[in-house]
Amino acid sequence: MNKNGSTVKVRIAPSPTGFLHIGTAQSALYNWLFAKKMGGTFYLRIEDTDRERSTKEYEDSILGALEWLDLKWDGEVVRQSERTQMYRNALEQLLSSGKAFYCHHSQEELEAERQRQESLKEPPRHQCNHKDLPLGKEGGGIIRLVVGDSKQLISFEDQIKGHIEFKAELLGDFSIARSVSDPLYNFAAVVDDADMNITHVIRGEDHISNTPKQILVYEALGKTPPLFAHLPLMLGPDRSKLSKRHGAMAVIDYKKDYLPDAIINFVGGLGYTFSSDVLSRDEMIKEFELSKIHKSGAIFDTKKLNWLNCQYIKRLSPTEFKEVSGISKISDQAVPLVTERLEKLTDADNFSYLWQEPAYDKNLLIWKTSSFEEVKNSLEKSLNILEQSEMTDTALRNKLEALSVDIGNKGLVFWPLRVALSGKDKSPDPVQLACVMGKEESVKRINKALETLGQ
RNA sequence: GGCCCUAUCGUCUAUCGGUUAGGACGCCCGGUUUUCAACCAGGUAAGGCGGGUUCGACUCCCGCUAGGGCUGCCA
Repeated sequence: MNKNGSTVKVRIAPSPTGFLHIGTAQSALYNWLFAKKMGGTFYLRIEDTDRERSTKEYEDSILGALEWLDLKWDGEVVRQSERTQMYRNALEQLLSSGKAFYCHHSQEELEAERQRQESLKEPPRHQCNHKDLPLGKEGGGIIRLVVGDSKQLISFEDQIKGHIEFKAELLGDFSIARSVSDPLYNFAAVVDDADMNITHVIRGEDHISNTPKQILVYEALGKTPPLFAHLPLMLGPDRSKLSKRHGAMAVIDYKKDYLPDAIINFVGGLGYTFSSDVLSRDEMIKEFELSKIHKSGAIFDTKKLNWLNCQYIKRLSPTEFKEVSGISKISDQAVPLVTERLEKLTDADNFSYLWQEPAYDKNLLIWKTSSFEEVKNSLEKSLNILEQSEMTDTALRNKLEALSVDIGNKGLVFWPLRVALSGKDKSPDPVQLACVMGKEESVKRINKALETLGQ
């Protein structure tokens, strides 16, 4: 219960005309955080009134993405396509009370009106002049709300942006439905929010200009509008609204490389200043306050996302890592060696030498200006140490360090050894590598290197 | 064109009238390493412009400028 005595009810209302957008995910997160914080309810409503563009596949994908992010909604999924009777009733109510009417202007007439207004520097809108015509059922006109030249000032206290107001006359008699059985967004959303007793509409600021229209619909319906909170938009590097041309914007596109907690932490922190850069969902809930959401948009910074992803990858247990990366052949002990240097999950492929024998150019075994003989000699001695040593980090390290002193060149000992074990010029410490791979595998790889060198 | 929103380092931000304008990411430079990563130390860099208000403005007010959003029988 909030201070007004009513339970907070929020919702996200994605349209299944595409995959879940990262911006919608942020919006979902803030709604979810607010619901959790207030002990309220977080609903998911699928806005599929546009039958042309909505698909079941997109809907499934959106649900899947939300599940992946672990933003669990309460109750059943609400689908607008299943609520046409509700809209029809509301529409007929408005029509019979004269608050809405059928408009018979043609698309061409509308277009001409708009162009005239633009050339006159007037606000583009449709003020219908034949509302009184007999309601043309067979005429097939669309349904509009009666606004006319109302001098009403529509205002609301945005929970993030503060006071916002619009002049009603600038809106014109805006459309609310194609027919009684075919409602449009600004109408369907209001009917649903009213019916679902939504208390706070938290959504992107691209909806600010829809808000006065929706308030008018609430009034026509005799309902009280909820509180509105408009989130700043996530921006691309060029500061324009984040879109496909900026790269992967569908949440599922991140699945292969990023951890859901990293995404959540990142988008959460992009519009809100929490006490720490890295924090859990529970900590976010604890700190969250709607009014503290930022007012201006932030650029989606992949560098910071990557950094956060590192933070979370490092904390993965071997079991979690194997599950999330799909790499099952790696040994538990080897996992930290990988997670410590991973920015993206798919980069784990670069560490395949940890679970399968690597191939490499034999010249890679050569340390700086050393000769083949020197390298061969060094590797033979290392092999000998390895065969006899107990496989612990300190034991092995001490013996190899001693060998370095003996040879008088640390690089000559450690470099060829690393290449023999990893096949790479950049890798974790060869001592760690050997311990993690075990004696048998290490010996096998060094012998292989020696063999290669001999050819 | 009309309506609306926004404005501190390259990026994300702190500051709620008096600060050497703080932190994080990035970047640079050391330390540690045989290499890489991680880690530690240091460094780089900011208040769009013009008016007010005030003893004093990044902070409050106004204007401008800039950027963004909307302007559908999409959502």
